[in-house]
Amino acid sequence: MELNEAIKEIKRQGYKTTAKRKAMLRFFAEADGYRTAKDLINHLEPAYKGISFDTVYRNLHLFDNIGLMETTELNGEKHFRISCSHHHHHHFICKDCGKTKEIEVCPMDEVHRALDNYAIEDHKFEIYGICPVCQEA
Amino acid sequence: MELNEAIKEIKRQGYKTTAKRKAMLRFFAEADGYRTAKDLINHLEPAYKGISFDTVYRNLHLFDNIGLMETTELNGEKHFRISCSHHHHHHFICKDCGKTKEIEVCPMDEVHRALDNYAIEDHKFEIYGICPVCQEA
DNA sequence: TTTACAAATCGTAATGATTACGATAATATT
DNA sequence: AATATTATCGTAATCATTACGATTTGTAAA
Repeated sequence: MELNEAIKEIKRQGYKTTAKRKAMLRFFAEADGYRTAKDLINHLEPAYKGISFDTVYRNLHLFDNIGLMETTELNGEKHFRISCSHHHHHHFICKDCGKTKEIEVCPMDEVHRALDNYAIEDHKFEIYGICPVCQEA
Repeated sequence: MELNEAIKEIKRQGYKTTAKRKAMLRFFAEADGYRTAKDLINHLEPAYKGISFDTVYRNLHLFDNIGLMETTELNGEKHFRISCSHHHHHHFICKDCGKTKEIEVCPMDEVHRALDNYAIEDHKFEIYGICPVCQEA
C-alpha cells in the first residue's frame, strides 16, 4: 500500500492526520517488512523525543483496525507491516531483517475439503528463513 | 504421544520423574489440544496448592526442549500441546476448546520451488475456527 | 535403607511488552 | 479566531514470563 493512500484513508475515515501518524506510516512504508512497536519507538524517538507508549500503541491498533496494517506474532512480540496488495497471499519473513516476500501458494481449498464439518474462520501460513540479501552478509 | 512414552523419555534423558511432572504431562495428554501455562496452573492448583511459576514454566520449557511438546502462540500467549505423531503435519485449532485436528495438507514443496534463493528454515501453517463439537453447543 | 549430592521446587521479586488514565495540547470545522 | 473533538503526554497498572536464593526431594551408590 502506498504511503499517500494510507494517509488519505485515515482522513477519509474521520481521523486526524497528525505529523506523528504520518511519520509512523512512513516508517512502515519504507520498512517493507515486519517491525515491532519498539522498532517504531526507536525510529520516532530522535524526531519526537518522549513520544508516549499510548500514542504508539493506540495508533498501531487504529491502523490495524482500519485495514492499513497486517500483523503477526513472532517470539512473543507483535509485529506490524503496512498492508500490501489486496489479493490473498502469504509471506516469507526474513529472520534477520524482517523483510517479507509475497507467496502466492495457498492450500486452503484443499484444507476446506479435508475439514468438512469444521467452521473455518481464519488461517495463518508463514515461511521463515534468511532472505538472499541477508545471506550475503 | 502416549503419556507413558513421555514419562519414560524424561527418565531416559536423565531428568527426574517427579509427581508434578507426571501430573503436568497427564494434563496435556488428556487435553489433546493447546493449553496455556495458566490453564496448567489452574489444573494443578487443587492438588498442588501454591505450585510455583518457576516449576511450571521451567518444566514446560524442558518438555519442549526434549521434544515432548509442540508450541504455538495465540493472542500473545504461548500455548502447548503434547507432541502427537512423528510425521510432518499441521493443525486445525478450535478457538473455543483449543482441541486440534491434524491436517495432512502441506504446501511446502511448492513454496520451495517459488523461493529459489531463500534459505527456508521453518514454517507455520495453522487453521483456526470452531470444531464440530463446539458448534453444537 | 541410609547417605549424599545433584536436581527440582518454593516463594517471591524482576522484567518486558502492552494497556490504561487523567490532564493537556493540537486539529479540523464553523 | 473560537470551539468541540480528537490526539498526545507522562506515568502507572497489568499480564505473561523469567529469574533467584533458600529449601526440599529423587536417585543411585554405599
